Amino acid sequence: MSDNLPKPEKQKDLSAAIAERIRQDILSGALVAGDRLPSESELSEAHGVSRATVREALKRLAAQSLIRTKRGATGGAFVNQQSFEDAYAQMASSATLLITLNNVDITTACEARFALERGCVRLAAKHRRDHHLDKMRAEIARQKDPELSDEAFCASDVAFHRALVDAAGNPVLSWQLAAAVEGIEPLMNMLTYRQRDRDAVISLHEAMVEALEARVGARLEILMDYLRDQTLRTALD
Amino acid sequence: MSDNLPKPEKQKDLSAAIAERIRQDILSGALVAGDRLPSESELSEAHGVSRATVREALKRLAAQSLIRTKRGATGGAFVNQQSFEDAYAQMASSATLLITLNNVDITTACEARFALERGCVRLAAKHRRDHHLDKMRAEIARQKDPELSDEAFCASDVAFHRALVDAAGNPVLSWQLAAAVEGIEPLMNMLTYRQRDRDAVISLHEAMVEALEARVGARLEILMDYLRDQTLRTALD
DNA sequence: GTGGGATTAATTGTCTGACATTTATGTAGG
DNA sequence: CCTACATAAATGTCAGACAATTAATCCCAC
Repeated sequence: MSDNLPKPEKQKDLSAAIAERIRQDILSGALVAGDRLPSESELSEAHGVSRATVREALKRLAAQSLIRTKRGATGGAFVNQQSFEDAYAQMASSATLLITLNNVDITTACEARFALERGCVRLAAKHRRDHHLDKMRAEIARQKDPELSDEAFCASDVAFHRALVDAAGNPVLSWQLAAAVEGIEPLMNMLTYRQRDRDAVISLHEAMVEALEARVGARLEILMDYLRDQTLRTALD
Repeated sequence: MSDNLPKPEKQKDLSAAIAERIRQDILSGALVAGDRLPSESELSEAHGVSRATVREALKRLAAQSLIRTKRGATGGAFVNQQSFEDAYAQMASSATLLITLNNVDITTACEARFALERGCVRLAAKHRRDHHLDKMRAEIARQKDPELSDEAFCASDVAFHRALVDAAGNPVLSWQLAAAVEGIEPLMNMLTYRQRDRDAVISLHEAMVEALEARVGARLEILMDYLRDQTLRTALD
């Protein structure tokens, strides 16, 4: 970050260079969501390269969901409205890759997850609505089924916490947290819960819903810490 | 995660489909970092498509920094070790796009940033080392220069908080937070600080370093809340 | 035998031109 | 008015060629 080279954009492939130019046009606002790029033929002429090279550049941008393409008479490449869903999917994918490919240990991952989530609970206590409580209670009910597989239990846990984060009413926060939690899910799926562990988690979930209903953020923070410790104990058995 | 469609991979372009197949091979562990993919000719034959189509698929993967390519006799496409730097760059880019292209207001962005950061300060208090304090003090010294432009002040502020997050000693956390903060930076750069605002921020920074040195996480949380309120006041003047 | 330069082979990067497919639009006929 | 067909524009795919890069190999002079 500190060594921000001013002009290091040589040595690159043409397709990468062209992709970068278009990318800058989008970032700078010269191209805005919905705009149609020139056709591949026009782009190839404008940049002095073949159509194949232009196509490779466009595929790079498409892979980052910066553009989408449509065939047919009114088709072409269009600048994408970077939806929260797109960004979420990308971040979650990024997080999953990073964690699985770098053998991040579950202690580190859990610590990060609970630390991030902890930061949201005061906002959640302030802005929560009844449907958030309903969702969380529904997940708790599901978690009480002793027949539930570890994986399903974990999925329900994720849904529970997602609702908690959504209660903060801040889309940027929901998006960041959801991506982080989903990235960690593969690791969490490797946990095996004894029934005693599950009971402890469920009790904490119930206490959290109560605290959320009463809008007591400080209590939620304490409960989050308990939950983190409980999860780490489960992981280290 | 719940609606994991089993076979929705029709209707797509060949290049996208092939990219997805290779991507799954990487995610599943069939291909690990450092492995060399078959040559473009071999891939085109194996998948029954032309080399141009294979190349478009590879460019998609390269755009996600899942692979890198090298020319020459021992060249080819190699599975990337997904470094924290790569993941960080991607997440930061994602965050920037999301925030700028969706006109997220600065209140929402600030709220999210400080909420996330707040979750880290207890860990930071626990794991901080002297060089973190040194870095933060150095940034404070820079911030005291009244000649500093608003943009430079903001950059120093980012560096200060980055050091704070790094002090938590958790790479996953550092990576998530740094990306979030950098994504918000374009918005923060639009703030104009009066000298009074700057003095207030600097005082809080100094108090934070003291609290961090004394390892008092609770005090750090309170200071973060003050800092958030101060920043929001600056934004809404 | 050894060092160094030329050769060679493998691979990605780029270009060209063609054809297939998709999709909106215009047009003629009922 | 509505349908069916032709048309045009754009992306998607293909085949083949050549350029550029790089490591390994060969060969020859010393």
